[in-house]
Amino acid sequence: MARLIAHIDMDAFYASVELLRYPELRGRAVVIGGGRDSQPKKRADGSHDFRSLRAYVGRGVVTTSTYEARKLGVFSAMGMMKSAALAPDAILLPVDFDEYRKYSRLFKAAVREIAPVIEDRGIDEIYVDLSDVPAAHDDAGRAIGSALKAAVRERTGLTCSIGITPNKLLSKLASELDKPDGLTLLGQGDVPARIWPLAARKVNGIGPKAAAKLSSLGIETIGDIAGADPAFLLAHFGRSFGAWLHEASHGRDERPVVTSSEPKSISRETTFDRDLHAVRDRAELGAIFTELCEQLAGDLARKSYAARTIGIKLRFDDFRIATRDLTLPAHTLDAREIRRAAGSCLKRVDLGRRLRLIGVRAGALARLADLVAPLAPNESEAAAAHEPIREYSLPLFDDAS
DNA sequence: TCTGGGGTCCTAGGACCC
DNA sequence: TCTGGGGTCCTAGGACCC
Repeated sequence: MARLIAHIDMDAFYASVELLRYPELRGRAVVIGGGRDSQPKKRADGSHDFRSLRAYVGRGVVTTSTYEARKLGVFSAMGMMKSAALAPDAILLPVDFDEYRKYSRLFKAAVREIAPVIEDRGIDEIYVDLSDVPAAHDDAGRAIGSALKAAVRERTGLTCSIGITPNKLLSKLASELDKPDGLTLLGQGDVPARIWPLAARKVNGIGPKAAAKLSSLGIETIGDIAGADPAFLLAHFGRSFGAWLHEASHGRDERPVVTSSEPKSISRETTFDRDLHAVRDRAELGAIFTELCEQLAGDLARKSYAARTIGIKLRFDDFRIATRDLTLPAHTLDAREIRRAAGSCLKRVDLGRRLRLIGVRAGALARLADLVAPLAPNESEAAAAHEPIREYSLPLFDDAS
C-alpha cells in the first residue's frame, strides 16, 4: 500500500498564541521577539499598554510576526531594528516559550487521537503517517485532513495548514501552498503542475547557499532541477547532494516518519549587548562563560543526561564562527568540570578580535540511567561481574571554587 | 539600522589500530 | 625495504532547519 503522509504546520504560531491572550490585537501588525522589557503594562481599567516596535533598542531578531506585520515586510529572523524602521507602529511582544509549549502539547495531543504515528519537527510542526489510519486512502485523505484541522482548532483555538501527499518532502511543500488555514492534497501526478513552478529554495534542504549556486547555474525552480542532466548536478554538487537534488525535484522521498529520537547535544549561547574583548572585558566575559556552563549543567541534570564531549562556540565581531571541543575520559554533568573543559577549549582560540557571542555545548550524551557513578576500589571487583559500565562524575556542590 | 538561540547532519583530515 | 587497505574516534567547519 502506498504511503500517505501529512505535514501539519501551525499558522504564525507564536503570534497566534499571543492573540489568544490579547484578542484586542487581532487585525494589527504584531511582532514577537526581543527582550523581557517589552512586556505590556496592565492599566488600572484592565486594558493593556502595549509597547510599539519603534521603541526597541538592541540586537534581537523577530521570532514571529502576524500576517498584518508581514504585509509591511517584517518576517522571522529579521533584525528588530530593521523591522522597527519598516513598521514602527507594530506592537512588540516578548517571547513566552512556556505558553507556546503548552499549546504545542495541546495541538499534538489533538492530532494523536486521530493519527498516532507522529514525528516532532519542533514546537509548531509535525509529520503524521496516515498510511494505517482507517479510511485514509480511497480519496478520504481530504476528510481526514479536515478532521485534523477541526480537532486542532477545537483544542487550541488556532488554525494550521496541512499538506497530505505520498511523502514528507511533498507534504512539507504542500502545506505551504495554501497558508494560512489551508489543506492541500497532492499525488505524484501533481508534481509537474504544482511543484515544478516553485522556487528551488522552497525545498526543505535547499538553503541560501545551495539556492545561490543553483541560480548561478541558471537553475531557479524545482522544475529546472528536474530538467537538469543528473550528471550535471552530480558534477556541481557532489555524489550525495547531487543525487538527492535530482530525486527531490521529482518529488521522490522514502524517509520514514520517525516517532522518537534521543537528543545528540544540548547547548547554551548568548549574544552580548555589545562586543566584548577577551582581555579588556575579561571579568564580564568570564562571568557570562561560567553562568552558561552552570545553566548547561542544570539543563543536563533536569533532562537526566551526562556529556562526554564539551564544546564552545564563539562568534566574532565580523560574524566569523569558531568552535572547539574536547572529549573527556568519562561522562559528566558537573558545572565545574564543564567549566574547566570549556576553559581549555577557549585557550585554543585566537582571541584577537572582539566577541559577539559565546556558547557552550554538551555532546556525546548518555542517559544518566545508563551510566553509573564511579565505584570505590573494593566495589570494583563485585561490579566487574556485571555489565560493562561507563562512569560519570556527579555534580559537586560541596565547595564554591 | 544588519543579522537570536537551539538544534541536526555532513564532510574531511589526522590519529591510531588491525 | 616498501607498501596496502579498512574501520573508528576525535576535531573543525559549514549548511540547514525551526
